[in-house]
Amino acid sequence: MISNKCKYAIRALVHIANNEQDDKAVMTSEIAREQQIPRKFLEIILRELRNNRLLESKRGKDGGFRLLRAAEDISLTEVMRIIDGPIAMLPCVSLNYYRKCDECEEESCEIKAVFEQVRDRTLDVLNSQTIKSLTLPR
Amino acid sequence: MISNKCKYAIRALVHIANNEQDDKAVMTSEIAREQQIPRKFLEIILRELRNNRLLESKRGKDGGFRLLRAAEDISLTEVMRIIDGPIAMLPCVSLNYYRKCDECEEESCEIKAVFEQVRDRTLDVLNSQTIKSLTLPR
DNA sequence: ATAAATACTACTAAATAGATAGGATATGTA
DNA sequence: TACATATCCTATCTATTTAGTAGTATTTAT
Repeated sequence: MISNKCKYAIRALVHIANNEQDDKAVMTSEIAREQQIPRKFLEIILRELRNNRLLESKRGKDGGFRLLRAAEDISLTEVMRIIDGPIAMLPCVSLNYYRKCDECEEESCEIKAVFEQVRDRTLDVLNSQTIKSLTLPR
Repeated sequence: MISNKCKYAIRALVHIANNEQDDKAVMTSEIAREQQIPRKFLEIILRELRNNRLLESKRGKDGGFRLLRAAEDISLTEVMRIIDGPIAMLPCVSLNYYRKCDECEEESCEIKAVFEQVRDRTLDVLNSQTIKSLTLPR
């Protein structure tokens, strides 16, 4: 399962992509209201996305958030890794968060190969999807 | 990520499949020692697998655990669902543990379709793998 | 100056993960 | 029948993660 936080992050990014126009930034309060996300929690999430260079923010009146890159250049994979960490089901097959397993030797691990396959099939789907591909058609 | 508990469960089942011979049951202590799993924790796991009819147990001297079905009839999917619950990444796309999402209407949910695809690609791999396919060749 | 937005720090409650402890119960064998 | 040895069961514990909330500081357009 992905966390609520991660689901919120994806929906927030899609909302921003859907509503960005000209130079106008999208406010936390607007996203919170329309996507039904607790506002203070959303603040934390948006700040995290900004810290990871998916968003830029503007403070003060007329402030808010904008995508720092084109929506088609932000993959679901990237968002999920920022918010939830590894996508793989075992630490020892994670591409971005590799850790050795405690109890098993990797050369002789029976289950490693299966979970490498799961990882690859999962990434096939998630890498092909971007924030753009989740926005409304227009 | 799958839990340690689930990884232990899979390794325990594979160990039993590898070591079952004649009518001899495999003891918790043997599995714990050879697979490096905390014994008392393993007891809980084996009991849970027995309660879900993957194993049968025998108490007292010469007791232990045996597979209740052929190793090729126990899929990884089944084990993972018993120990960790849903395999899907969103409650609303889970086949066996469906729950409605709180904030989104399913008809208009932008992210549902993606995670249905992830679920299906994941199940393609996990359904094809059984305890048998993880045992040593002989 | 002021209103309104984000930034930041700190805290909290509940659930889950990963176990451990100790006694009850069943069973093969001397 | 006693005993050693295995599973069974209930209770408990600690640390981490999840999902937030509260309050204040800072920035900015008007």
